[in-house]
Amino acid sequence: MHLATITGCYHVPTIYEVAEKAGVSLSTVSRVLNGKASVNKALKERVDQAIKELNYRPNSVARSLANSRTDSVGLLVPELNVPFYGDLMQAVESTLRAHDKHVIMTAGRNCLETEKDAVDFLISRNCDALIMYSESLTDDYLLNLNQTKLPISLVNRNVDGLPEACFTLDNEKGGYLATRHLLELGHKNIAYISGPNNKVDACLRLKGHKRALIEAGIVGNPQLIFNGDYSEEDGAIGLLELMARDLPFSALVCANDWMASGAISCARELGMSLPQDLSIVGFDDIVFAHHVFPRLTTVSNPVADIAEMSARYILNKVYGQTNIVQQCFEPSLVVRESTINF
Amino acid sequence: MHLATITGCYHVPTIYEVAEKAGVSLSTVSRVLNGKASVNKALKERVDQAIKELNYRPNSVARSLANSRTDSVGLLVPELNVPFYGDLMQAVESTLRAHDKHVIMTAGRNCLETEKDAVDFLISRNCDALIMYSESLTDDYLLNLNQTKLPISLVNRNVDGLPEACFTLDNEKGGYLATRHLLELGHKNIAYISGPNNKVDACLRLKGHKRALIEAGIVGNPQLIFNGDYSEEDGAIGLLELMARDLPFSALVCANDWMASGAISCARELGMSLPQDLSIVGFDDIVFAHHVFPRLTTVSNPVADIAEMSARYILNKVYGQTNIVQQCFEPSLVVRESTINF
DNA sequence: CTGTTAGCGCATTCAT
DNA sequence: ATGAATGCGCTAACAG
Repeated sequence: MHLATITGCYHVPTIYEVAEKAGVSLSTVSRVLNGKASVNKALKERVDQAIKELNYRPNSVARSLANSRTDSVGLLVPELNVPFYGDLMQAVESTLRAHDKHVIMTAGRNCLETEKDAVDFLISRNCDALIMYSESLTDDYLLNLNQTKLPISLVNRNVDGLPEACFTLDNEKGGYLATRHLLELGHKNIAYISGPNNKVDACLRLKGHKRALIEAGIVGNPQLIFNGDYSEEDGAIGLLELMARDLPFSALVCANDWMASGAISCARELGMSLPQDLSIVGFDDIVFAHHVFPRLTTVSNPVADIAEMSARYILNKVYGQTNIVQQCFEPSLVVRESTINF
Repeated sequence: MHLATITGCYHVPTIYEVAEKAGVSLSTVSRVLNGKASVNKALKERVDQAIKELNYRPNSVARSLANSRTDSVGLLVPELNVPFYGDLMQAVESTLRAHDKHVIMTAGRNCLETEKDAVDFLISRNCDALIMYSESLTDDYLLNLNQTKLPISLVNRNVDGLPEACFTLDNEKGGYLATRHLLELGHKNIAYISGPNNKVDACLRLKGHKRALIEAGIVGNPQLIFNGDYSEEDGAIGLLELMARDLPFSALVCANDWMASGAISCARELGMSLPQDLSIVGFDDIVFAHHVFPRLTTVSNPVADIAEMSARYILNKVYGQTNIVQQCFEPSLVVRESTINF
């Protein structure tokens, strides 16, 4: 006799006990549980009854061992406590849990070693797939990972060789929209605080900015561009530096909202009144953009939609679903009070 | 022969293959892996060598099935994309992962059914323990849960009958500190926007406020108290309502930073200049408190520390560690620019 | 200190 | 359509 049937008091029932109580074999129980094969209606009812009476719940660990699937997907994000990634986590978690998958979240901290550790950890947990918002892993690393047959999905990143696994925002268009908005308001001299130029999204945003200028027949001045690191501090530092260069500018595009926030604080400390003295546009439309004063005009980044799509891709790829997927998402301009006519 | 030893190409090695390659039994391999029992040094070296050559990684699912431990702990928070809970998640994740446990995070959405679903889900995943920041589950429910022998740990909640599982902030003291600060600045008429009075933390914060008033010999006027729901909107609504009551007040305590932010926006729209016309104190010191203008004086809530401690408690309780634990944490006043002398 | 053996709970052949 | 038997990869007695 199977040991599970003779254990005591606070016992968690197993499929054996259900089978015994229903007077069928455990294969039959397994069949009604998984609903794949067909089962005689009368037997099925007896099984369902037994399941209910015993309050039986399948053991997910045993199930995983038997079919080598954990129904879990690993998620790597830069930080667990940054709202932007929070939206991403929220979207992935709810999408996957709706299909009874759980997600294991880890933080990469914008550090190569930490990201690798996180990935190793997720692999050691036998995740069925990985969804990654990676800042440091190289394309080669990701390609290798993909060749281990562990399905991966990339958010905010395009890797050659992984065309269907990448889900991104059209960052170039975003940069374009930001600058074109200012041009339409009559600004001619537009400064730009960029993200780190080793990050593709930052480069694309800048590229879009330049395209808008060219389209307007304006010769971009490299002196009006500052390279920041996406941090709030660099928004302030960037503004100071740009002003020190002594070129006039009436508007400023920041490659993300944090730098825009830093620039705004800095401008206020300098005694400027906003947006009269300087129009400022951000990027990402993080929640917090509502709260800076003046409320920030910015470019929306539908990261939740993008993340949800990456989850749907995994549902297709690993769990046999057939959602339609879209690789690239469009940004849009959100006009608030931080920009004004020149 | 064990099937695992004869499978093909992209095969993941098993403990059997390690044993074979090292010329020992699989028990020996298991022993060196787990490091509990002692193993002959020469054998251990051969095993280590074989592990390296095969690039063997233990299968965590099989391990879990064998020892009925998943090395996972479930985490329930109200929202995955709110910074305050992000700090909590971050603290729990890093504390537990440092000990090779993973955490499965779920959102409760301040909804009883959603919270129950989340808990059921986590249980179905065979978590070794649960850490919960629950807003809706009843004490009885939690008590029952605890009696299933599933260890639980509660953040920001005190349940009678679970003395050692609860990790909280001294909310009463926080409320006291906020109001005493204003009293020390010379304010006599202090309004208060409370959180929902079915939440214990909100009641305690209010209680602390009242104690400070009493201590200062001031008779609190119920008309100066508004009951909000912790949302930003209710901060604005509360301020309007309080002003409509036509009682003078020179200072305002809000039971959290969101309501303080709402009140600030509202005050500005009313044309008040802050903090001259009204001193405002918040509660929690969420990151965002730096960004409201004027920068918010508030009461710090070391939620990351509290969360880390709840994780350490679980490490003790479930995984045999012996961290020292502390149940209750002290808030402290963070003075910025939203308060000024009367 | 080492090897043998028997489960952990379930899915899945394979017969029937 | 159903049941019996086997294996998923590992841990934990147990025996030596």
